[in-house]
Amino acid sequence: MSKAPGSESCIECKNKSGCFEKLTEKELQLISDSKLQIKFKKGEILRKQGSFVSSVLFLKEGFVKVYKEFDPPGQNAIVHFHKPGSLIGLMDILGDNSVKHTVVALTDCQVCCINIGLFEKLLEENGKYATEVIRSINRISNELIDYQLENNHKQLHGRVAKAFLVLAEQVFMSKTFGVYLSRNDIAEFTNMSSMSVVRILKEFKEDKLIDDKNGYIKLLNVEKLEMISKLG
Amino acid sequence: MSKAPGSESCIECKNKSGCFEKLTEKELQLISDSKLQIKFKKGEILRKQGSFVSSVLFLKEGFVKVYKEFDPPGQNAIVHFHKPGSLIGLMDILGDNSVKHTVVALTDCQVCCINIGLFEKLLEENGKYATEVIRSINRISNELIDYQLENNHKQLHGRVAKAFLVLAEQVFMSKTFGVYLSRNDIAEFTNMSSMSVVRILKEFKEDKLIDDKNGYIKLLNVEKLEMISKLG
DNA sequence: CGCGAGCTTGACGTTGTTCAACTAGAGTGG
DNA sequence: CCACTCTAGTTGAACAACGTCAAGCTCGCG
Repeated sequence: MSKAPGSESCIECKNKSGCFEKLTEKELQLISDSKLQIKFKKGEILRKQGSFVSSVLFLKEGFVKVYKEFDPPGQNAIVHFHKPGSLIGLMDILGDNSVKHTVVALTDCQVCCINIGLFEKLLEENGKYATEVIRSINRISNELIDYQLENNHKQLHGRVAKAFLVLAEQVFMSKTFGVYLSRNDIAEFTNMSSMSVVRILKEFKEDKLIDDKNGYIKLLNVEKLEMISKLG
Repeated sequence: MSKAPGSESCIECKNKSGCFEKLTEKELQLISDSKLQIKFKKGEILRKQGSFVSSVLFLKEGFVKVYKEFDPPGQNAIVHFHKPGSLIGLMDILGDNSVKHTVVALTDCQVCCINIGLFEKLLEENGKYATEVIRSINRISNELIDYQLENNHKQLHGRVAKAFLVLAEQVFMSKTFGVYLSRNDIAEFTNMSSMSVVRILKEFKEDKLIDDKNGYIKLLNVEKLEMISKLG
Protein backbone atom coordinates (compact mmCIF):
# COMPACT_ATOMS: atom_id res chain seq x y z
CA MET A 1 0.00 0.00 0.00
CA SER A 2 1.58 3.25 -1.06
CA LYS A 3 1.89 6.20 1.18
CA ALA A 4 -0.50 9.10 0.79
CA PRO A 5 1.02 12.22 -0.71
CA GLY A 6 2.50 14.48 1.88
CA SER A 7 2.75 11.65 4.35
CA GLU A 8 5.52 12.13 6.86
CA SER A 9 7.59 9.38 8.44
CA CYS A 10 6.44 8.38 11.94
CA ILE A 11 10.04 8.45 13.06
CA GLU A 12 10.26 12.21 12.66
CA CYS A 13 6.70 12.89 13.80
CA LYS A 14 6.83 15.25 16.78
CA ASN A 15 3.20 14.79 17.89
CA LYS A 16 3.36 11.10 18.63
CA SER A 17 2.12 10.06 22.05
CA GLY A 18 3.91 8.23 24.84
CA CYS A 19 3.45 4.62 23.87
CA PHE A 20 5.26 4.98 20.54
CA GLU A 21 8.41 5.99 22.37
CA LYS A 22 8.73 2.39 23.51
CA LEU A 23 8.85 1.02 19.97
CA THR A 24 12.17 0.20 18.37
CA GLU A 25 13.07 2.16 15.27
CA LYS A 26 12.39 -0.96 13.24
CA GLU A 27 8.92 -1.36 14.69
CA LEU A 28 8.15 2.30 14.18
CA GLN A 29 9.28 1.94 10.60
CA LEU A 30 6.72 -0.86 10.12
CA ILE A 31 3.97 1.49 11.24
CA SER A 32 5.36 4.28 9.15
CA ASP A 33 5.44 2.13 6.03
CA SER A 34 1.91 0.84 6.35
CA LYS A 35 0.10 3.85 7.72
CA LEU A 36 -2.30 5.96 5.71
CA GLN A 37 -2.65 9.66 6.29
CA ILE A 38 -6.13 11.04 5.70
CA LYS A 39 -7.87 14.38 5.97
CA PHE A 40 -11.39 14.76 7.28
CA LYS A 41 -13.52 17.84 6.97
CA LYS A 42 -15.46 19.30 9.88
CA GLY A 43 -18.61 17.26 10.42
CA GLU A 44 -17.36 14.11 8.68
CA ILE A 45 -17.51 10.70 10.32
CA LEU A 46 -14.15 9.09 11.11
CA ARG A 47 -15.57 5.89 12.57
CA LYS A 48 -19.15 4.67 12.76
CA GLN A 49 -20.50 2.77 15.75
CA GLY A 50 -21.13 -0.87 14.86
CA SER A 51 -18.73 -1.06 11.91
CA PHE A 52 -15.67 -3.31 11.81
CA VAL A 53 -12.51 -2.17 13.54
CA SER A 54 -9.85 -1.85 10.87
CA SER A 55 -7.48 0.60 12.46
CA VAL A 56 -6.36 2.69 15.36
CA LEU A 57 -6.34 6.37 14.47
CA PHE A 58 -3.68 8.84 15.45
CA LEU A 59 -5.18 12.33 15.53
CA LYS A 60 -2.41 14.50 14.15
CA GLU A 61 -4.43 17.68 13.82
CA GLY A 62 -7.93 18.71 14.83
CA PHE A 63 -10.57 17.88 17.41
CA VAL A 64 -13.20 15.14 17.38
CA LYS A 65 -16.15 14.12 19.50
CA VAL A 66 -16.87 10.49 20.36
CA TYR A 67 -20.47 9.56 21.04
CA LYS A 68 -22.71 6.63 21.67
CA GLU A 69 -25.77 6.22 19.47
CA PHE A 70 -28.71 4.67 21.29
CA ASP A 71 -30.87 1.88 19.99
CA PRO A 72 -34.08 3.70 19.32
CA PRO A 73 -32.19 6.55 17.67
CA GLY A 74 -32.62 9.96 19.27
CA GLN A 75 -30.34 12.03 21.40
CA ASN A 76 -26.78 10.72 21.50
CA ALA A 77 -24.41 10.76 24.42
CA ILE A 78 -20.97 12.28 23.95
CA VAL A 79 -18.45 10.08 25.73
CA HIS A 80 -15.40 12.21 25.24
CA PHE A 81 -13.38 14.50 23.04
CA HIS A 82 -9.95 13.98 21.51
CA LYS A 83 -7.33 16.64 21.01
CA PRO A 84 -4.34 16.56 18.64
CA GLY A 85 -1.83 13.88 19.60
CA SER A 86 -4.44 11.39 20.84
CA LEU A 87 -4.99 7.84 19.76
CA ILE A 88 -8.57 7.11 18.78
CA GLY A 89 -10.02 3.66 19.19
CA LEU A 90 -7.66 2.22 21.79
CA MET A 91 -10.63 0.77 23.63
CA ASP A 92 -11.85 -1.01 20.52
CA ILE A 93 -8.72 -3.14 20.15
CA LEU A 94 -8.54 -6.80 21.14
CA GLY A 95 -12.29 -7.05 21.53
CA ASP A 96 -15.18 -8.29 19.45
CA ASN A 97 -13.90 -6.34 16.46
CA SER A 98 -16.73 -3.80 16.46
CA VAL A 99 -16.46 -0.03 16.77
CA LYS A 100 -18.11 0.96 20.06
CA HIS A 101 -18.75 4.66 19.42
CA THR A 102 -19.10 7.00 16.50
CA VAL A 103 -16.32 9.54 16.01
CA VAL A 104 -17.04 12.85 14.22
CA ALA A 105 -14.69 15.70 13.32
CA LEU A 106 -15.42 18.96 15.16
CA THR A 107 -12.83 20.72 13.01
CA ASP A 108 -10.91 19.78 9.90
CA CYS A 109 -8.66 16.89 10.94
CA GLN A 110 -5.52 15.11 9.86
CA VAL A 111 -5.40 11.49 10.88
CA CYS A 112 -2.92 8.63 10.56
CA CYS A 113 -4.56 5.21 10.21
CA ILE A 114 -2.58 2.40 11.81
CA ASN A 115 -3.60 -1.06 10.72
CA ILE A 116 -5.23 -2.87 13.61
CA GLY A 117 -3.48 -6.16 12.86
CA LEU A 118 -0.07 -4.53 12.99
CA PHE A 119 -0.96 -2.58 16.12
CA GLU A 120 -2.03 -5.73 17.95
CA LYS A 121 0.94 -7.71 16.66
CA LEU A 122 3.37 -5.15 18.07
CA LEU A 123 1.62 -5.40 21.44
CA GLU A 124 2.31 -9.12 21.56
CA GLU A 125 5.92 -8.67 20.62
CA ASN A 126 6.84 -5.69 22.75
CA GLY A 127 5.76 -5.76 26.39
CA LYS A 128 7.10 -2.30 27.17
CA TYR A 129 5.02 -0.89 24.38
CA ALA A 130 1.99 -2.87 25.60
CA THR A 131 2.58 -1.54 29.10
CA GLU A 132 2.40 2.03 27.84
CA VAL A 133 -0.76 1.25 25.94
CA ILE A 134 -2.31 -0.14 29.13
CA ARG A 135 -1.24 3.04 30.89
CA SER A 136 -3.07 5.12 28.28
CA ILE A 137 -6.18 2.96 28.29
CA ASN A 138 -6.42 3.01 32.06
CA ARG A 139 -5.96 6.75 32.29
CA ILE A 140 -8.65 7.36 29.70
CA SER A 141 -11.17 4.86 30.94
CA ASN A 142 -10.79 5.94 34.56
CA GLU A 143 -11.41 9.51 33.43
CA LEU A 144 -14.46 8.53 31.42
CA ILE A 145 -16.03 6.39 34.13
CA ASP A 146 -15.35 9.01 36.74
CA TYR A 147 -16.89 11.70 34.59
CA GLN A 148 -20.04 9.68 34.02
CA LEU A 149 -20.38 8.80 37.69
CA GLU A 150 -19.91 12.38 38.79
CA ASN A 151 -22.29 13.74 36.22
CA ASN A 152 -25.06 11.35 37.20
CA HIS A 153 -24.60 12.45 40.73
CA LYS A 154 -24.90 16.17 40.04
CA GLN A 155 -27.71 18.51 39.15
CA LEU A 156 -27.66 20.62 36.02
CA HIS A 157 -25.50 23.50 37.24
CA GLY A 158 -22.90 21.12 38.59
CA ARG A 159 -22.89 19.06 35.42
CA VAL A 160 -22.28 22.01 33.15
CA ALA A 161 -19.59 23.40 35.42
CA LYS A 162 -17.85 20.02 35.54
CA ALA A 163 -18.09 19.59 31.79
CA PHE A 164 -16.54 22.99 31.17
CA LEU A 165 -13.71 22.30 33.59
CA VAL A 166 -12.98 18.97 31.91
CA LEU A 167 -13.04 20.60 28.49
CA ALA A 168 -10.70 23.37 29.59
CA GLU A 169 -8.26 21.14 31.46
CA GLN A 170 -8.25 17.94 29.46
CA VAL A 171 -9.24 18.86 25.91
CA PHE A 172 -8.52 22.46 24.96
CA MET A 173 -5.78 22.97 27.55
CA SER A 174 -6.98 26.55 27.91
CA LYS A 175 -9.76 28.52 29.54
CA THR A 176 -10.88 29.56 26.08
CA PHE A 177 -12.35 26.75 24.04
CA GLY A 178 -10.71 26.42 20.68
CA VAL A 179 -13.72 24.85 19.01
CA TYR A 180 -17.31 25.89 18.54
CA LEU A 181 -19.60 23.61 20.52
CA SER A 182 -23.32 23.77 19.82
CA ARG A 183 -25.86 23.83 22.64
CA ASN A 184 -26.73 20.35 21.55
CA ASP A 185 -23.12 19.15 21.85
CA ILE A 186 -23.02 20.45 25.40
CA ALA A 187 -26.39 18.82 26.10
CA GLU A 188 -25.16 15.47 24.80
CA PHE A 189 -22.00 15.72 26.87
CA THR A 190 -23.88 16.57 30.08
CA ASN A 191 -26.93 14.41 29.55
CA MET A 192 -29.49 17.18 29.59
CA SER A 193 -31.85 18.90 27.17
CA SER A 194 -30.48 21.67 25.00
CA MET A 195 -33.10 24.06 26.44
CA SER A 196 -31.71 23.47 29.89
CA VAL A 197 -28.21 24.11 28.57
CA VAL A 198 -29.37 27.48 27.29
CA ARG A 199 -30.86 28.39 30.65
CA ILE A 200 -27.77 27.39 32.63
CA LEU A 201 -25.44 29.21 30.23
CA LYS A 202 -27.55 32.32 30.55
CA GLU A 203 -27.19 32.21 34.33
CA PHE A 204 -23.46 31.54 34.11
CA LYS A 205 -23.06 34.50 31.77
CA GLU A 206 -25.10 36.77 34.03
CA ASP A 207 -22.92 35.71 36.95
CA LYS A 208 -19.73 36.41 34.97
CA LEU A 209 -18.57 32.81 35.27
CA ILE A 210 -18.18 32.39 31.54
CA ASP A 211 -18.18 34.42 28.38
CA ASP A 212 -19.74 33.19 25.16
CA LYS A 213 -18.82 35.55 22.34
CA ASN A 214 -19.42 33.94 18.92
CA GLY A 215 -20.07 30.59 20.53
CA TYR A 216 -16.47 30.19 21.69
CA ILE A 217 -16.84 29.70 25.42
CA LYS A 218 -14.32 31.21 27.79
CA LEU A 219 -14.12 30.44 31.48
CA LEU A 220 -13.91 33.64 33.52
CA ASN A 221 -14.07 32.28 37.07
CA VAL A 222 -12.62 28.81 37.42
CA GLU A 223 -12.71 28.78 41.23
CA LYS A 224 -16.42 29.49 41.32
CA LEU A 225 -17.07 26.90 38.63
CA GLU A 226 -15.13 24.37 40.68
CA MET A 227 -17.28 25.21 43.68
CA ILE A 228 -20.46 24.77 41.70
CA SER A 229 -19.14 21.51 40.29
CA LYS A 230 -18.26 20.21 43.76
CA LEU A 231 -21.57 21.18 45.31
CA GLY A 232 -23.43 19.18 42.68
CA MET B 1 7.37 -13.42 52.54
CA SER B 2 6.02 -16.80 53.53
CA LYS B 3 2.88 -18.29 52.09
CA ALA B 4 -0.31 -18.21 54.10
CA PRO B 5 -1.41 -21.56 55.50
CA GLY B 6 -3.60 -23.50 53.12
CA SER B 7 -2.33 -21.50 50.18
CA GLU B 8 -2.49 -23.42 46.93
CA SER B 9 -0.04 -23.14 44.04
CA CYS B 10 -1.24 -20.90 41.21
CA ILE B 11 -0.11 -23.54 38.76
CA GLU B 12 -2.81 -25.94 39.87
CA CYS B 13 -5.45 -23.26 40.48
CA LYS B 14 -8.47 -24.04 38.32
CA ASN B 15 -10.22 -20.69 38.74
CA LYS B 16 -7.54 -18.55 37.17
CA SER B 17 -8.69 -16.22 34.43
CA GLY B 18 -7.58 -15.97 30.79
CA CYS B 19 -4.55 -13.75 31.03
CA PHE B 20 -2.62 -16.14 33.32
CA GLU B 21 -2.75 -18.80 30.62
CA LYS B 22 -0.23 -16.74 28.68
CA LEU B 23 2.36 -16.84 31.43
CA THR B 24 5.19 -19.35 31.30
CA GLU B 25 5.34 -21.88 34.11
CA LYS B 26 8.32 -20.02 35.49
CA GLU B 27 6.47 -16.71 35.54
CA LEU B 28 3.43 -18.29 37.13
CA GLN B 29 5.71 -19.77 39.76
CA LEU B 30 6.94 -16.26 40.59
CA ILE B 31 3.39 -15.18 41.25
CA SER B 32 2.67 -18.33 43.17
CA ASP B 33 5.70 -17.87 45.42
CA SER B 34 4.99 -14.27 46.29
CA LYS B 35 1.22 -14.25 46.49
CA LEU B 36 -0.70 -13.99 49.73
CA GLN B 37 -4.02 -15.69 50.24
CA ILE B 38 -6.45 -13.83 52.49
CA LYS B 39 -9.98 -14.28 53.72
CA PHE B 40 -12.42 -11.41 54.09
CA LYS B 41 -15.71 -11.55 55.95
CA LYS B 42 -18.92 -10.18 54.50
CA GLY B 43 -18.96 -6.41 54.84
CA GLU B 44 -15.19 -6.00 55.15
CA ILE B 45 -13.23 -3.58 52.97
CA LEU B 46 -10.77 -5.18 50.54
CA ARG B 47 -9.48 -1.91 49.11
CA LYS B 48 -10.19 1.66 50.12
CA GLN B 49 -10.53 4.46 47.62
CA GLY B 50 -7.58 6.84 47.83
CA SER B 51 -5.14 4.39 49.40
CA PHE B 52 -1.93 3.22 47.73
CA VAL B 53 -2.12 0.44 45.18
CA SER B 54 -0.07 -2.44 46.50
CA SER B 55 -1.59 -5.37 44.68
CA VAL B 56 -3.94 -6.79 42.13
CA LEU B 57 -6.48 -9.09 43.76
CA PHE B 58 -7.64 -12.38 42.36
CA LEU B 59 -11.12 -13.15 43.70
CA LYS B 60 -11.02 -16.88 44.29
CA GLU B 61 -14.30 -17.14 46.14
CA GLY B 62 -17.11 -14.73 46.91
CA PHE B 63 -18.71 -11.60 45.51
CA VAL B 64 -17.72 -7.97 45.99
CA LYS B 65 -19.10 -4.57 45.09
CA VAL B 66 -16.92 -1.76 43.79
CA TYR B 67 -18.08 1.77 44.44
CA LYS B 68 -17.04 5.36 44.15
CA GLU B 69 -17.18 7.52 47.25
CA PHE B 70 -18.03 11.13 46.51
CA ASP B 71 -16.28 14.13 47.90
CA PRO B 72 -18.87 15.53 50.24
CA PRO B 73 -19.59 12.03 51.56
CA GLY B 74 -23.13 10.80 51.10
CA GLN B 75 -24.63 8.30 48.74
CA ASN B 76 -22.03 6.23 46.91
CA ALA B 77 -22.20 4.98 43.35
CA ILE B 78 -21.66 1.28 42.70
CA VAL B 79 -19.51 0.92 39.60
CA HIS B 80 -19.62 -2.82 39.27
CA PHE B 81 -19.63 -6.20 40.91
CA HIS B 82 -17.03 -8.96 40.75
CA LYS B 83 -17.76 -12.66 40.72
CA PRO B 84 -15.38 -15.53 41.57
CA GLY B 85 -12.52 -15.78 39.09
CA SER B 86 -12.24 -12.03 38.48
CA LEU B 87 -9.21 -9.83 38.85
CA ILE B 88 -9.86 -6.79 41.02
CA GLY B 89 -7.94 -3.59 40.46
CA LEU B 90 -6.81 -4.05 36.86
CA MET B 91 -7.75 -0.47 36.16
CA ASP B 92 -5.61 0.80 39.00
CA ILE B 93 -2.37 -0.54 37.55
CA LEU B 94 0.19 1.62 35.77
CA GLY B 95 -1.47 4.80 36.90
CA ASP B 96 -0.93 7.34 39.63
CA ASN B 97 -0.65 4.58 42.20
CA SER B 98 -3.94 5.37 43.94
CA VAL B 99 -6.94 3.07 44.40
CA LYS B 100 -9.81 4.56 42.41
CA HIS B 101 -12.76 2.84 44.06
CA THR B 102 -13.56 1.13 47.34
CA VAL B 103 -14.13 -2.64 47.21
CA VAL B 104 -16.32 -4.32 49.82
CA ALA B 105 -17.16 -8.00 50.32
CA LEU B 106 -20.82 -8.86 49.72
CA THR B 107 -20.16 -12.39 50.98
CA ASP B 108 -17.26 -14.07 52.72
CA CYS B 109 -14.40 -13.98 50.23
CA GLN B 110 -11.11 -15.71 49.49
CA VAL B 111 -8.61 -13.53 47.72
CA CYS B 112 -5.11 -13.95 46.32
CA CYS B 113 -2.99 -10.79 46.52
CA ILE B 114 -0.54 -10.41 43.66
CA ASN B 115 2.18 -7.88 44.25
CA ILE B 116 1.70 -4.91 41.94
CA GLY B 117 5.39 -4.59 41.16
CA LEU B 118 5.59 -8.19 40.03
CA PHE B 119 2.36 -7.90 38.05
CA GLU B 120 3.61 -4.86 36.16
CA LYS B 121 7.07 -6.37 35.63
CA LEU B 122 5.55 -9.43 33.98
CA LEU B 123 3.57 -7.16 31.65
CA GLU B 124 6.77 -5.54 30.43
CA GLU B 125 8.44 -8.88 29.87
CA ASN B 126 5.62 -10.81 28.27
CA GLY B 127 3.67 -9.12 25.51
CA LYS B 128 1.22 -11.97 25.04
CA TYR B 129 0.31 -11.73 28.68
CA ALA B 130 0.00 -7.94 28.39
CA THR B 131 -2.22 -8.39 25.36
CA GLU B 132 -4.60 -10.56 27.35
CA VAL B 133 -4.64 -8.02 30.15
CA ILE B 134 -5.56 -5.30 27.65
CA ARG B 135 -8.31 -7.56 26.38
CA SER B 136 -9.71 -7.87 29.91
CA ILE B 137 -9.41 -4.18 30.70
CA ASN B 138 -11.11 -3.18 27.47
CA ARG B 139 -13.95 -5.62 27.92
CA ILE B 140 -14.59 -4.42 31.44
CA SER B 141 -14.26 -0.72 30.82
CA ASN B 142 -16.44 -0.82 27.72
CA GLU B 143 -19.07 -2.61 29.76
CA LEU B 144 -18.85 -0.09 32.57
CA ILE B 145 -18.99 2.97 30.34
CA ASP B 146 -21.83 1.55 28.34
CA TYR B 147 -23.76 0.75 31.48
CA GLN B 148 -23.35 4.27 32.82
CA LEU B 149 -24.32 5.86 29.53
CA GLU B 150 -27.39 3.70 29.16
CA ASN B 151 -28.49 4.24 32.71
CA ASN B 152 -28.26 8.01 32.44
CA HIS B 153 -30.39 7.82 29.38
CA LYS B 154 -33.18 5.79 30.97
CA GLN B 155 -35.94 6.48 33.44
CA LEU B 156 -36.28 4.56 36.67
CA HIS B 157 -38.08 1.47 35.38
CA GLY B 158 -35.59 1.04 32.58
CA ARG B 159 -32.64 1.52 34.90
CA VAL B 160 -33.76 -1.13 37.34
CA ALA B 161 -34.59 -3.56 34.55
CA LYS B 162 -31.19 -3.00 32.96
CA ALA B 163 -29.40 -3.39 36.28
CA PHE B 164 -31.15 -6.69 36.96
CA LEU B 165 -30.32 -8.02 33.51
CA VAL B 166 -26.67 -7.09 33.94
CA LEU B 167 -26.57 -8.72 37.36
CA ALA B 168 -28.17 -11.91 36.05
CA GLU B 169 -26.08 -12.17 32.89
CA GLN B 170 -22.71 -10.81 33.94
CA VAL B 171 -22.43 -11.32 37.68
CA PHE B 172 -24.55 -14.12 39.06
CA MET B 173 -24.80 -16.04 35.77
CA SER B 174 -28.33 -17.03 36.78
CA LYS B 175 -31.81 -15.57 36.91
CA THR B 176 -31.70 -16.02 40.68
CA PHE B 177 -29.29 -13.70 42.42
CA GLY B 178 -26.90 -15.58 44.65
CA VAL B 179 -26.32 -12.66 46.99
CA TYR B 180 -28.56 -10.49 49.10
CA LEU B 181 -28.62 -6.96 47.76
CA SER B 182 -30.13 -4.25 49.92
CA ARG B 183 -32.49 -1.64 48.48
CA ASN B 184 -29.66 0.79 49.00
CA ASP B 185 -27.22 -1.35 46.99
CA ILE B 186 -29.66 -1.37 44.11
CA ALA B 187 -30.17 2.38 44.50
CA GLU B 188 -26.43 3.00 44.37
CA PHE B 189 -26.06 0.80 41.30
CA THR B 190 -28.90 2.53 39.44
CA ASN B 191 -28.34 6.08 40.66
CA MET B 192 -31.70 6.54 42.31
CA SER B 193 -33.12 6.92 45.81
CA SER B 194 -33.83 3.79 47.82
CA MET B 195 -37.47 4.87 48.16
CA SER B 196 -37.81 4.86 44.41
CA VAL B 197 -36.22 1.39 44.30
CA VAL B 198 -38.88 0.15 46.70
CA ARG B 199 -41.65 1.54 44.54
CA ILE B 200 -40.29 0.09 41.30
CA LEU B 201 -39.69 -3.32 42.87
CA LYS B 202 -43.22 -3.33 44.20
CA GLU B 203 -44.55 -2.75 40.68
CA PHE B 204 -42.25 -5.37 39.20
CA LYS B 205 -43.44 -7.88 41.78
CA GLU B 206 -47.10 -7.06 41.13
CA ASP B 207 -46.49 -7.55 37.41
CA LYS B 208 -44.78 -10.92 38.04
CA LEU B 209 -41.54 -9.73 36.46
CA ILE B 210 -39.48 -10.62 39.51
CA ASP B 211 -39.78 -12.46 42.76
CA ASP B 212 -38.18 -11.23 45.96
CA LYS B 213 -38.47 -13.90 48.63
CA ASN B 214 -36.07 -13.24 51.53
CA GLY B 215 -34.36 -10.49 49.59
CA TYR B 216 -32.90 -12.87 47.01
CA ILE B 217 -34.22 -11.51 43.74
CA LYS B 218 -35.25 -13.86 40.96
CA LEU B 219 -36.09 -12.76 37.43
CA LEU B 220 -39.38 -14.30 36.29
CA ASN B 221 -39.84 -12.62 32.90
CA VAL B 222 -36.57 -11.73 31.20
CA GLU B 223 -38.16 -10.81 27.86
CA LYS B 224 -40.43 -8.24 29.46
CA LEU B 225 -37.55 -6.85 31.49
CA GLU B 226 -35.53 -6.50 28.31
CA MET B 227 -38.41 -4.61 26.72
CA ILE B 228 -38.65 -2.26 29.68
CA SER B 229 -34.90 -1.78 29.64
CA LYS B 230 -34.89 -0.98 25.90
CA LEU B 231 -37.79 1.45 26.11
CA GLY B 232 -35.97 3.47 28.73
C1' DC C 1 -35.73 39.45 0.74
C1' DG C 2 -36.98 35.04 2.42
C1' DC C 3 -35.69 30.72 4.15
C1' DG C 4 -33.95 27.53 7.56
C1' DA C 5 -31.19 25.93 11.35
C1' DG C 6 -29.98 26.73 15.72
C1' DC C 7 -30.88 29.52 19.75
C1' DT C 8 -33.93 31.57 23.32
C1' DT C 9 -37.85 32.07 26.33
C1' DG C 10 -41.97 31.15 29.09
C1' DA C 11 -45.71 28.15 30.52
C1' DC C 12 -46.70 23.67 31.80
C1' DG C 13 -46.54 18.74 33.05
C1' DT C 14 -43.95 14.82 34.50
C1' DT C 15 -40.68 12.53 37.04
C1' DG C 16 -38.37 11.48 40.87
C1' DT C 17 -36.56 13.15 45.40
C1' DT C 18 -37.39 14.49 50.04
C1' DC C 19 -39.65 14.32 54.31
C1' DA C 20 -41.98 12.14 57.80
C1' DA C 21 -44.45 8.58 59.72
C1' DC C 22 -45.00 3.85 60.17
C1' DT C 23 -43.80 -1.33 60.00
C1' DA C 24 -41.12 -5.56 60.29
C1' DG C 25 -37.52 -8.26 61.87
C1' DA C 26 -33.14 -9.14 64.13
C1' DG C 27 -30.38 -8.67 68.04
C1' DT C 28 -29.80 -7.53 73.17
C1' DG C 29 -30.24 -7.45 77.96
C1' DG C 30 -33.08 -8.00 81.97
C1' DC D 1 -39.55 -14.90 77.34
C1' DC D 2 -40.56 -10.30 76.94
C1' DA D 3 -39.71 -5.45 76.34
C1' DC D 4 -36.33 -2.41 74.03
C1' DT D 5 -33.64 -0.82 70.37
C1' DC D 6 -31.82 -0.43 65.95
C1' DT D 7 -31.71 -0.96 61.26
C1' DA D 8 -33.83 -1.69 56.83
C1' DG D 9 -37.88 -1.53 54.38
C1' DT D 10 -42.39 0.64 53.14
C1' DT D 11 -45.80 4.15 52.17
C1' DG D 12 -48.08 8.60 51.15
C1' DA D 13 -47.97 13.55 50.51
C1' DA D 14 -45.56 17.67 49.31
C1' DC D 15 -42.17 19.65 46.66
C1' DA D 16 -38.41 20.65 43.42
C1' DA D 17 -36.01 19.77 39.36
C1' DC D 18 -36.11 19.04 34.53
C1' DG D 19 -37.98 17.96 30.25
C1' DT D 20 -41.48 19.09 26.84
C1' DC D 21 -44.09 22.01 24.01
C1' DA D 22 -44.88 25.93 21.42
C1' DA D 23 -43.77 30.29 19.94
C1' DG D 24 -40.64 33.73 18.65
C1' DC D 25 -35.95 35.25 17.61
C1' DT D 26 -31.33 35.68 15.18
C1' DC D 27 -28.22 35.23 11.81
C1' DG D 28 -26.05 33.40 7.82
C1' DC D 29 -26.87 32.34 3.18
C1' DG D 30 -28.92 31.75 -1.25
